[in-house]
Amino acid sequence: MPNNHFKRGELYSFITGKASTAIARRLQKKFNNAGLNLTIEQWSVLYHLWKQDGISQQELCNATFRDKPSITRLVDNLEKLKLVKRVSSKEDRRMNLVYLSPEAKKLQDRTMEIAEETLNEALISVPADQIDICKQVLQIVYDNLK
Amino acid sequence: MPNNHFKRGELYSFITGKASTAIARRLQKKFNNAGLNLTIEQWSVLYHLWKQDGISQQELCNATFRDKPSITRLVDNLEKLKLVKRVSSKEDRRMNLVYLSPEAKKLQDRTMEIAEETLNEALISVPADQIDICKQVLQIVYDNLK
DNA sequence: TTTAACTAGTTGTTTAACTAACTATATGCC
DNA sequence: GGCATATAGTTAGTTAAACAACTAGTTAAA
Repeated sequence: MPNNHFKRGELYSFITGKASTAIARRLQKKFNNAGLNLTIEQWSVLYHLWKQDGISQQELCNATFRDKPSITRLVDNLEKLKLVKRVSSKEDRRMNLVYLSPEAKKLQDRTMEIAEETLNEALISVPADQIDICKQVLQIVYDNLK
Repeated sequence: MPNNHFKRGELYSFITGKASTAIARRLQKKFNNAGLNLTIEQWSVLYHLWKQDGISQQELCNATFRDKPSITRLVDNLEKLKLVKRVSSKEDRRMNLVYLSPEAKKLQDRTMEIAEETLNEALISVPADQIDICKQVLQIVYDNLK
């Protein structure tokens, strides 16, 4: 039994994620203005390493919802920027464990602050309880499809 | 005065748009399974042409929330697929008006059905009133940042 | 009228997503 | 042990996004 909550005219925004695109663009612009030479995708990898350093590329795939080739290239580029280092695991030599450089650790506070600021700008005039509902709906959508 | 509704652990999903990514991937998979040789980005351009045929590339930029180079390339690829045609405007010779081919018109019903089906799968077990709130929040976010 | 400023679209470059095909290591079964 | 299978990661090719620099046509003002 389909819900059919979406009339045709409303369908587009939801599928193409205009809101999250707008957030990501604003955040990227703020990074650039702050002189941070960092893409949002690179930042999203660092984000998970700040939570737990030294995880494998496969774990980064799961955490960031990206496939293996994407993580390979992102880690390549982060290595070029000297922000992370691959260390092959001694327990399982197939695995690369990805470690933050000291320089990358320094980026955490500043970039998280900018990210929070961006979200606050995005959510101006949205009541807190509606934000909560929105987060819950998006979580269910993700769980339904992942 | 910042809202600070987002704890660090919740911030990531909202910025990277995991839910809309999941929707787009599911829709792309359904297109592929249906034998439709069409990317979601290409479909999103056709989507607006189905609403109004013969609009300019600039109008497609506004409608799809993409920049001009992106639309140039998408229209390039849609032309290669013989789904649209550029016709330079007689009133303003700088403008290309983009027209659907008969073949593209045939795609509308089938792809819109698949898109609606995808959204219904995404929204299983989400109450209608919460979907409405979520749509409103995302619209405000978009308006706040665009 | 011609010059400046603006608008529509294109091209080049870098980064990233997705698929498929690949290498190397690990695991499990006979 | 040896073979099949699974897992971790890489490489190649196509499509797309973001940005800067560009061409060409239009508008407006000196």
